[in-house]
Amino acid sequence: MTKKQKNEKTTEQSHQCTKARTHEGPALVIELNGVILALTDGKPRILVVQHPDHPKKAAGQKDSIPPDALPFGPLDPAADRTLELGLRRWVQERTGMELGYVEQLYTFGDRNRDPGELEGGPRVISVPYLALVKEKQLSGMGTARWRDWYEFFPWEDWLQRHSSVIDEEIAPALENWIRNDPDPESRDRRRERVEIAFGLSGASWDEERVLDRYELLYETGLVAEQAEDRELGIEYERESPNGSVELPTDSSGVSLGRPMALDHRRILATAMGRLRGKIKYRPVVFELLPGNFTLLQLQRVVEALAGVGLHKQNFRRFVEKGGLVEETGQWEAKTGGRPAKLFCFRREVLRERPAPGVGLPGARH
Amino acid sequence: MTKKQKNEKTTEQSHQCTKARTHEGPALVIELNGVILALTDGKPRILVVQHPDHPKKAAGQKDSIPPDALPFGPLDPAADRTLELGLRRWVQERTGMELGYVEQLYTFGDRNRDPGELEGGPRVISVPYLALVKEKQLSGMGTARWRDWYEFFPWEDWLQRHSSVIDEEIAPALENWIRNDPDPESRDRRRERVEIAFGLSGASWDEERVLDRYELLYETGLVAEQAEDRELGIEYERESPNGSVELPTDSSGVSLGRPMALDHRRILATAMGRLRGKIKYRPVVFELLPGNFTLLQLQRVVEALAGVGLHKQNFRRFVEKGGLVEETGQWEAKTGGRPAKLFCFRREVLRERPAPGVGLPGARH
DNA sequence: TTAGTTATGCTCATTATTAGCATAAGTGGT
DNA sequence: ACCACTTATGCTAATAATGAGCATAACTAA
Repeated sequence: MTKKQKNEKTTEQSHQCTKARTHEGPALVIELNGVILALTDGKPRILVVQHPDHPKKAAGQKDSIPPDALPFGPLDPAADRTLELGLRRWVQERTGMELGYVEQLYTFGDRNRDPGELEGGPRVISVPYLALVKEKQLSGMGTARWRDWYEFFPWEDWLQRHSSVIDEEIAPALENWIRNDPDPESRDRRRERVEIAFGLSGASWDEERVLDRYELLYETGLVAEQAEDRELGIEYERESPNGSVELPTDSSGVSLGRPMALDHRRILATAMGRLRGKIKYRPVVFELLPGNFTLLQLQRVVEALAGVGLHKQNFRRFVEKGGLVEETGQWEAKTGGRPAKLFCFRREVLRERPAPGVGLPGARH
Repeated sequence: MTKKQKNEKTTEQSHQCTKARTHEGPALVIELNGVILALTDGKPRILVVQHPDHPKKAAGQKDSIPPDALPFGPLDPAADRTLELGLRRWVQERTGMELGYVEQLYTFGDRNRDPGELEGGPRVISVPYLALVKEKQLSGMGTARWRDWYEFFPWEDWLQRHSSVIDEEIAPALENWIRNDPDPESRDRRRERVEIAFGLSGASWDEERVLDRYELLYETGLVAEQAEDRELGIEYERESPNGSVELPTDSSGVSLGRPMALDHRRILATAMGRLRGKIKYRPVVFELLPGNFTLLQLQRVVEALAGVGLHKQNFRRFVEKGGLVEETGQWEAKTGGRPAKLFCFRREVLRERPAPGVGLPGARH
């Protein structure tokens, strides 16, 4: 199918859509999503809620538990001065949490990303934010709860087991997907994408490519959301931070990781990739830690976020020689072994190193 | 709050809005901006237009030339399947250009960022995209023209002159701004920001901090937009990709760089910073180059984008040993000196290096 | 032929990174 | 007291990456 044909098809559909709109109201709304991350027992957990009107429910499946969703609130165009303040407002209103570090992730605006649009609802543009909060200050409000983010992306965790999911389930299924492409050129492109994303055939594992990996799994029908979207008649070309995405192909029957409502797992993948990139050149980890910490605590946090293990002594050297932390003079005794020095973030580092580790080859100073 | 309630609430508000507004229409629109970048004679140029209804014009100053604006088009919620396709559509319609590489930058949604809102216009959310195009394929359509992006940010160019603007104009004015703060703590914070952003007092110049620098100049009234916003009664807390921004203080009378309409220079700064960061770890430069090029051509492009000079031999080593390019066997004779080998981008590099130069300290392989 | 220009190869000192070894200083159990 | 076990911390040797420069090659224009 050519691009033109595709476009025509879509326009037609949108006409039907408009006619079918049942409710009066705005044609466009902005939804602010929060990927609110905290660390409990050294594990990264995100705040999830149950999406109130997930299609499954509407379809009469009242007994089925609605999937997790990212917390969301509307932008009030009249009241919220900025998007970020809008987010902070409703998070405060509904959870009592005051967000600290907050960062905009992306703007998702694909048509039909919210199935409500199929029933004549407004076009819903989602602007998700990543927020890091200090500890679990949450008192279980409503359906909200914390959940380990690796439940949604088991293949991203290379800390515990060697992530056998990839070898045993993902790799074979993707190999199958590659081979099913009749066109040799397109097949090569598929293979390249798979190898880069999952570090197969000698390519190295890049922990930042969370979104690339999720999207491959979506396209190949390895995550539950894809099957659900197909069931609802949604086949949309998704636009994503890393470039557009093919139309989904056949589902293979496997379903990996805990699904989320709508495209929220895609949003979470964006957040995860962004954070994994950011910890390398901006001192954001400290937002998740208490003011004083041992170097091992710091390392465990980085490892938990990046999903990979680090060499202890080298990590210590990096962080000390890089001037990221400074000693407080205090000691932590309850380590189970030799007591550890307590450190704190060294603010001056911001002045000294523009972006530790990165740089053009041979920039004149 | 359920979604149903949310919808009702939104509808209500949009009702209120409608009452107070002079024109009928939506309470919320999405504007897609394009930072369309090309290289002409090795200089980065962006496509600008003249903003049709800039406030100056409405205020009766008919003789004044409206400032440059980034090209923009609306999102058609009914027709555009994705935001990116919406952008491509209107760029194609109005300039005939087919965009190649396209990347979403940020979503700007501050109230009153478009002065039209003061007159009852809808809240305008801007979603700008960075687009890289191969050459100047443009035939001057309407008011559109290419303009060197350093005209908007003279202080970002460290290639030609040593950027004397900073020493002679910016640094003294910012020093003044620092000293004008009565509160010692807040004064320290101001000083830290200035030193980090402009690499003063021993801090190093980070070419990626384009936005930080522009925002400082906006806050301190060193760019024309600030004075204009004040004139219009706009004093809004701007939300920006690098964190929120203080309210503007007094204007100092200096006006640096060519101004742009609305907050478009802020958008351009975001694009510039993003691109400068990206060239270091993703092979995006090649989008701006012909398929075959000499290494000096490649270097000049990187230098032009980053605004800093690079060591020739080291750059060559970096790019060759890093496997970014490969020889084509052809030669370029018109170099003015010894003929140069022609290279092309080596696609396989994507598989090999996750993100050259970056990494956690001691990740186990 | 000569001066000027660009291309390209190579070296050397410095700094970073990787992967260890080794010791220090706690714990709990016998 | 002694043991096995834990975590913390210091140090080193091999290797790789980076910064700065010298030297030569191959062309053009006067």
